[in-house]
Amino acid sequence: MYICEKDFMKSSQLYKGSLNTIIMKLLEENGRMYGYEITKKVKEITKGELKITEGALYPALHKLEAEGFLEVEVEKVDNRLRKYYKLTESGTTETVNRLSELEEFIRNMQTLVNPKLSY
Amino acid sequence: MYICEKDFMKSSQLYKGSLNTIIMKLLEENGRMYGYEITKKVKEITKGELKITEGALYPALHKLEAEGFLEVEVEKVDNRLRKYYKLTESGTTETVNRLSELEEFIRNMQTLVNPKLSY
DNA sequence: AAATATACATAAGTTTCTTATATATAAAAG
DNA sequence: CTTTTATATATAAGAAACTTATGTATATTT
Repeated sequence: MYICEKDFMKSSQLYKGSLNTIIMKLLEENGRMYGYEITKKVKEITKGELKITEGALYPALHKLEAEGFLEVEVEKVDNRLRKYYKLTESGTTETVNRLSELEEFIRNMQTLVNPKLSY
Repeated sequence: MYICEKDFMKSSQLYKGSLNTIIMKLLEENGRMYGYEITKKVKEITKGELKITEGALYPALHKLEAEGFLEVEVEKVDNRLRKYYKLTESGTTETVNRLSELEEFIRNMQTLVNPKLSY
């Protein structure tokens, strides 16, 4: 007897490259967030359809910080470490750009995939 | 004096993973196409905003063929080689799946990025 | 006492691209 | 007539962005 739940689960995949945009948009909206909070928020908003893995999230946050788009404040809550991230000034500008690129991508994909509607 | 047109060009990027879906959708719609034709079609439909590079396209076609989703017919037109691709039966099924995953991705992204509209 | 939730992190490997290069024929431009 | 552009395919090297697995540590629930 096989128990293999994974076979019945949807991949719930992101298109690669969209993670940064998601992070930046959430920070734009919520002011500041910590990593674990971001994973919970995405899961909540998408009703469990998108799951951000830590292996993707933390390197992405570190890279965005290294690029100067995010700044971090470390706090201790309930004796546990939290790293709160927020957008820098250039991060806010970059967020606007990436969101419009995302919108363009979505428009293009809808034109390709659903030519009848032609948004 | 610098001539550096690339600096003024938009990245015209795809989110990684979307290329296969584009190929499969175009084949679903047009019956059969050859590689070069696909690059031209995408450029035309998106008014030059998306450009499929050969370095991405041909390996993608070969992989889809190896996975059994595409089959190929080689023809010689004007003394030049053409490889026409079309969806197999399992490729047609897979196309339906990938298109619904794309739609789900777009829905999720719109929920995340534009929570006020909540499609 | 063990499992789950919270909170971070990194290393190894895979997939999917970009960029560059290569071959070959036909047509257009200079 | 020679070079560039268009047509048509292909692959190799490297970069980017993930997945999967593992690790640490504390708090809460079972």
